[in-house]
Amino acid sequence: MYSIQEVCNKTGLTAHTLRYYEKEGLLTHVSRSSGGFRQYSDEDMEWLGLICCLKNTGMPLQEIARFVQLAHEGDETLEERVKLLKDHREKLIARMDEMQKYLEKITWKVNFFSGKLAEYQKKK
Amino acid sequence: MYSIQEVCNKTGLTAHTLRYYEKEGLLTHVSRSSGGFRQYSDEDMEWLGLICCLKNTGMPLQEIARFVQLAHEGDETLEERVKLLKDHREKLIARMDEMQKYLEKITWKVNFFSGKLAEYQKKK
DNA sequence: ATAAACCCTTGAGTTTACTCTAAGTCAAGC
DNA sequence: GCTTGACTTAGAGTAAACTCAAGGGTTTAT
Repeated sequence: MYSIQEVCNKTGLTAHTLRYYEKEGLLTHVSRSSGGFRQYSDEDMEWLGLICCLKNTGMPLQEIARFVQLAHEGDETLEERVKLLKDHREKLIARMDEMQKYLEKITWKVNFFSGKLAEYQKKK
Repeated sequence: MYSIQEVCNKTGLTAHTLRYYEKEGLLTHVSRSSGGFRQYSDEDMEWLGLICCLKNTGMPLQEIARFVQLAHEGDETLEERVKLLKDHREKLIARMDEMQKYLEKITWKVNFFSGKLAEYQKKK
């Protein structure tokens, strides 16, 4: 079991953000100590890993919350969950392709301006 | 010369967004018709292409505005502009690597849940 | 010349994802 | 037992990037 601060150190999220995610239904049913402090289990950490993965690949928190909710509803939601993940995967691949194109453009620009800079410095 | 609506069609941005970008200093000195309507030149379109490229690869609008401003100041800002673009390029490459890792995780999850789904449907 | 469609500005409102504040509770060391 | 530091809640505040509304001027097609 990990305290909220330990989870912050492991994930890079702040305690505020962790509580916010809980409130938004991203990470549900985190257990509590006798005094009311959050205690994160290894399973919670697994979930957090997936949550960060989805979030950092551009899925809105609402959609992540939806996925989490479906997972709680059991096997009859498997189809919807698979669809949700597949759709996200397709969008991610499209976005990565787009990024690749943009990267090429930026690389071209960097080279172009580097050349201009070299020229400018020679003149001076 | 293109009207604002033509630019919307070409770029996918809304007229609201184009005016907003102008106000924020992303696209400056757009010329006007006698009646005060915006007229976008081919050079403006070039700039818009770069702006979208930088924006869609995660550069904040403020930083793009900074780049545009530097470009207006002439050759003595070439060094800073090159640095700005190079830094952005490095960050983009790092982000793309991260995306690749996340994509693998998501692919794994898709396969895992697809397997579970097939199993569940067979049982039923 | 007039209707319909398009464009203008200013300023307010919205969405997303946090981020912080206040006022209080709990835990660990001396 | 007391202090210090970590944790709690509810609710307010913030930043970025739009997005819209109101009220009015311009263009174009008939």
